[in-house]
Amino acid sequence: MIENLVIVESPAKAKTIEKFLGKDFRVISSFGHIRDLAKKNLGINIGKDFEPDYEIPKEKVKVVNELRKAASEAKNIWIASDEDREGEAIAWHLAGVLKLDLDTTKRIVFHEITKDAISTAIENPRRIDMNLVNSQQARRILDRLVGFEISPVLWKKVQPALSAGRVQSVAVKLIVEREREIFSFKAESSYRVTAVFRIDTNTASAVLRAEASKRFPDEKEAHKFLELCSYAGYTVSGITVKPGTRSPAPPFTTSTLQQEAFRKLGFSVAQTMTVAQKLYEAGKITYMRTDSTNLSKLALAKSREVIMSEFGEKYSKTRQFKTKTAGAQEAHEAIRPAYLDNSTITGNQNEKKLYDLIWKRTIASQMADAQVEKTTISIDMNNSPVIFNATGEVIKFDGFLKVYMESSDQENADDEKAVIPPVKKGMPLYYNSITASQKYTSPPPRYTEASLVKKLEELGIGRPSTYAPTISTIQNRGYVSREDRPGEKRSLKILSLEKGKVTSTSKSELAGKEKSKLFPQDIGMIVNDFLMENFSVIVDYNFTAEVEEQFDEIALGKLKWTGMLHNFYVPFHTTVEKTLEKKDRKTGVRVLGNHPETGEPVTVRMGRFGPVAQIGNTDNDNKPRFASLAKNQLLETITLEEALNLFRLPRSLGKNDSDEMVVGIGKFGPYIRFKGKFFSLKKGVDDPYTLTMERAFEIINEKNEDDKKKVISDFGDIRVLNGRYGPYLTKDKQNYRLPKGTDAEKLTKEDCNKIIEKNDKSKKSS
DNA sequence: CAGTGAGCGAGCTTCCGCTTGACTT
Repeated sequence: MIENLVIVESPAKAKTIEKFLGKDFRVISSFGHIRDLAKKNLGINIGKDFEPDYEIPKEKVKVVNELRKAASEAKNIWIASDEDREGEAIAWHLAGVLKLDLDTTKRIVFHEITKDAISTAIENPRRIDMNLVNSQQARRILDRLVGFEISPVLWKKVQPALSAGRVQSVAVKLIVEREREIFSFKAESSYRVTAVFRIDTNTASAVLRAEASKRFPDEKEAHKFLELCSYAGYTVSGITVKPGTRSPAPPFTTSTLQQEAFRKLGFSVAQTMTVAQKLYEAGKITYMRTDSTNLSKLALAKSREVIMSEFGEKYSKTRQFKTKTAGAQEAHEAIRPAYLDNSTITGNQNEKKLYDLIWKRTIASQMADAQVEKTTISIDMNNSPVIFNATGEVIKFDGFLKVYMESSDQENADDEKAVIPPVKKGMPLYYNSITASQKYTSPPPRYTEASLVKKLEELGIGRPSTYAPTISTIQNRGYVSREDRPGEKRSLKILSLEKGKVTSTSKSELAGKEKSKLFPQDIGMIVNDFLMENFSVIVDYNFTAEVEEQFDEIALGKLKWTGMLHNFYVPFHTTVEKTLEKKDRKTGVRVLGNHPETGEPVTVRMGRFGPVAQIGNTDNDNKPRFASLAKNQLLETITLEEALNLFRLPRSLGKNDSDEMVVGIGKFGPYIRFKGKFFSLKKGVDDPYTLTMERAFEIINEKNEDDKKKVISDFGDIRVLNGRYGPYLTKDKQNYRLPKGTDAEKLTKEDCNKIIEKNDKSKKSS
């Protein structure tokens, strides 16, 4: 018999807490939720006032059995799930599954894992809060209703295996709408004039960089202005010096960690969470799924200590940040190092990098503001009302900047930090050069995984534990795709004035170059439009906020949860029924025009195997012709010309020894087919429309050379190959891993057979 | 791994939010 059993959600937390509690306490974890709505069917009895049908999922049976056993052996049971809506529901499900009395079951919570906090919690148990539990049930059931009633409508009206949900559908909508803003964006250019002045006639003297207060709409105007500049007199007309401060960013939450790890380390959202999980399990950081910027008193004190000894008193400023995020539940601390005096850790490269980021962010948040001095100098022209402005910023005291500076999403922020030379009001200046450069306006930026998480968080949609999975879901469904784009070269005009003469040159820049951005796919746009047409309420950006308000009321006992669900469900279900009655399917069809020779209609739409272009109709005597769209073409934007081009492939390059060589574009990009084998074209080098036979042979030979290097040994039916994860065995299209420490070069055929035999056996037995 | 687009139809797909592993060809 154990005196006391404490149940928490996370096993890592259980381990830590057990240490604080001593031998009278046993601490085990539930690994999150232990019960959920039935997997099959809706799992809700709508006619019986939305009665939920809960079951223990297959993968939870083992944990639940262990919990039951432990509970039967304990005198007192303390349920210490997290202090939020979900945690309260977990507590209630635990009580139900373990057959505990709701009136006597001790519910405790702690906000930080310290001895004090835990002892205080143990001294102040309460009962399970049924209002909070009911608000969770309402949340859970509403999400199930939305997801499981709309998704089948999509299967009927759009395509099988699609999905819709309160969170994912809004995420897709954000990306689709942003893409359309980018389509309709027209870049405009103007001329930005910058000057390099010197402070006296001596050409070697100090320089001052300044920008004209006005931009010029075209080359002609810019040219006219530069001519004016060539014989203008320049005078320093004003100097303002403004002191300012900069403050550190708050400690990390899940969302801000994902953003910064992407900006500074290039991690995907999922990668950040995997690495953070590792750090958490190793006891190196606090919990990584949190919406709170709060630091424990202990962490504040420790940070101060570290800062005092590393940087000195004047760098320290203890701060507690208020969490501003909508709907934050703050069941945990901010993400911070478990031991702040460890500025580095052992681990792999990614773990070290992420830890370093977390350490710096946490420490910086407890450091003094940076003191800056911003100087603005205005320069008058004696023949034009245009003013030049030079700005410079000097850091007077670095404060937190000594450790850490948050990055921004702005990609090409022109921040030329200039040093301002000593100038006085009324002083004449002389130009070295004045340059008018053509600048294009940029469309709004596409979302990255991390900036999408930021946006969702701002809208109060999704939770720290679901950001990464949501981003994965919308990619797995094919709604959006994370891609790079090379961009297109664009020429920029530059006019320069030097020694009284204006010369014109040009340079090129890449417009629309993208790295790791989220692009909507056809099916994502079709589903989005379908939802906008039929379920505008659900995909409204305010939908979550509105239902969250009601969940809050339920939690406060001011609203009945079944009533709330009823009010939502009745009109919602009517919409579902009405939508199902509609006859037409949504295919995203567009008529692009007619074939220039045959006059047949050319259309694009979503077909059985993806987006397809079609020439002609089925009701005609002639069979229609089909061609799949290329990877980066969209139904919404493809032109007639581009569509017609698709029918030029596959094409024959001619025959070689009676074997035909064919070039086409397949699922994995452009390819050459020759003697029944496929060879990929080189990305960005070869074009399938213009490829010659000669070049094709070069590609084929190169591929054959590479394949030779891939083979370590060839025993006929068994081969030892070099793969992505190192050497491996292959036989009959089956691949086998090599045992650790095997020298692949020295394997004999007998060795290989043994490995295969052993592997097959272990597969059968499992 | 690189094509496919006739039509019928059984049986399947799906949500969000808590938690970790198991598994990488």
